[in-house]
Amino acid sequence: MSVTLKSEETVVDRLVDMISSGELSRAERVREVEISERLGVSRIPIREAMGRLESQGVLEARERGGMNVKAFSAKQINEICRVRAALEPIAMRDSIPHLELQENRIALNAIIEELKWAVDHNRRGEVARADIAFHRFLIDLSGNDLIRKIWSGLELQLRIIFRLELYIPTNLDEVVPKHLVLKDMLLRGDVEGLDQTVSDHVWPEFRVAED
Amino acid sequence: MSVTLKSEETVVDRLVDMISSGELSRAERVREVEISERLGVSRIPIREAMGRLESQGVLEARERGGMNVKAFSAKQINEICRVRAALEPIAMRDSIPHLELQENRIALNAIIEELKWAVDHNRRGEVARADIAFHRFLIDLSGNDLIRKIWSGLELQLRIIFRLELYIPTNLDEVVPKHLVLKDMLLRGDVEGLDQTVSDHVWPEFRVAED
DNA sequence: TTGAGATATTTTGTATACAAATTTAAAAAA
DNA sequence: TTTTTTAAATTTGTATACAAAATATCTCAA
Repeated sequence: MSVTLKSEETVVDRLVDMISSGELSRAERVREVEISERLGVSRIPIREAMGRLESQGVLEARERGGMNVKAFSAKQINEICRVRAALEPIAMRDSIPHLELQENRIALNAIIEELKWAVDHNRRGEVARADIAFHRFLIDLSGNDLIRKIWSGLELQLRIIFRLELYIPTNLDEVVPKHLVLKDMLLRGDVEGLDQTVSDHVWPEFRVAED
Repeated sequence: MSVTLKSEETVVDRLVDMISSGELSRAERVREVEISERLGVSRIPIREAMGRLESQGVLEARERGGMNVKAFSAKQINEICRVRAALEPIAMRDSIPHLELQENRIALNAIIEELKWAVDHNRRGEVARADIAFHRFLIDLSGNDLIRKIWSGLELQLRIIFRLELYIPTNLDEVVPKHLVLKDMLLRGDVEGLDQTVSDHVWPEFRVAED
């Protein structure tokens, strides 16, 4: 089962996979030797990857030594939403000119189709995935490297949050129309509309009870 | 000169010091052994600290191996400003209730006094430091851990940028009044005013020519 | 049976070691 | 002199090793 890896980038990627797939439960400590044996690398590269993931807010340093998959409180999830609501409108605004290329419009439509398919088949996991893909696509398109970087951290956190079933879209039926509205605004270049809508869009997808 | 260190947190801190003080020139490669000898620790903790600082955008991975102190382009500086302009209003809004405690108002005034002193004595480095302290204070006060975390990364980057003399306040005389306006709005709870002003405040402090 | 204390085991954190890769320096050719 | 080739010396990346700390296990008493 252990696949030998080359660069550390890959170790980070594999760890992210293991975390967002739930292969690494957030209940138990992430053991360095275990990962090390599974990936066929010594502990050193594993530790470095874990350190990076900790700075990204995906792993959490334990009180005295060791790491955990991060557990998110309602407060933290709300904070993520607020940051998204503040940053995504900027990225979307910047992505507008790039949507003049037909190639990009096609790609965006393809993602919306995936979203549609997932909703029609009631596949919540796929809905979450396509939802994330939609937003990442526009952020990548924006060309804003800082927002992209911040977002890639948030995306990993969202993957964990979605996985843990805390993601409860108000109504699956609303997901596609909402994204279509965003798409229309983007294609029309309706900046004010975007500012208004993205905040609402990003936000109330979450119903957080605990904490 | 080598001071023995305990935890890695301290290694990160020492590295940050060395970077933001300019002790580590951004021209040359950051040599692991050199740092390791200077701090009296082996290369392993140094590498881990460097990895973390790379995720934070303070160090930069070289093309094939090794690290550099990050060099910021005009585009990147503008991106930092835009993100600040988007996130700080949120944090400031949340900090308002905490400013009802006299203790916090006193602390805020103290920072403004430092700012005033630095301006009066034409100490640009100190102005930058106090300016940063002002913003960090409010962000800390907000209680928003995510914004705090994002900001602590940006702060390190700002320290480097300031250090490299790219920070050219339009006019030193404007710095104190501008912060006083912000303070008044915070104490009055003028949320709309803040949204408007913080963006302008954070932004045009930079005159970026290159790139 | 339950709880405290002591002992054994695991797990982390850091040092040392070594091979692969990269950079620097030197030598040779144009 | 300038460029290209070759060789030496750094420097990184990862493995192994070991001590300190933390966790789990066991023993014995209440």
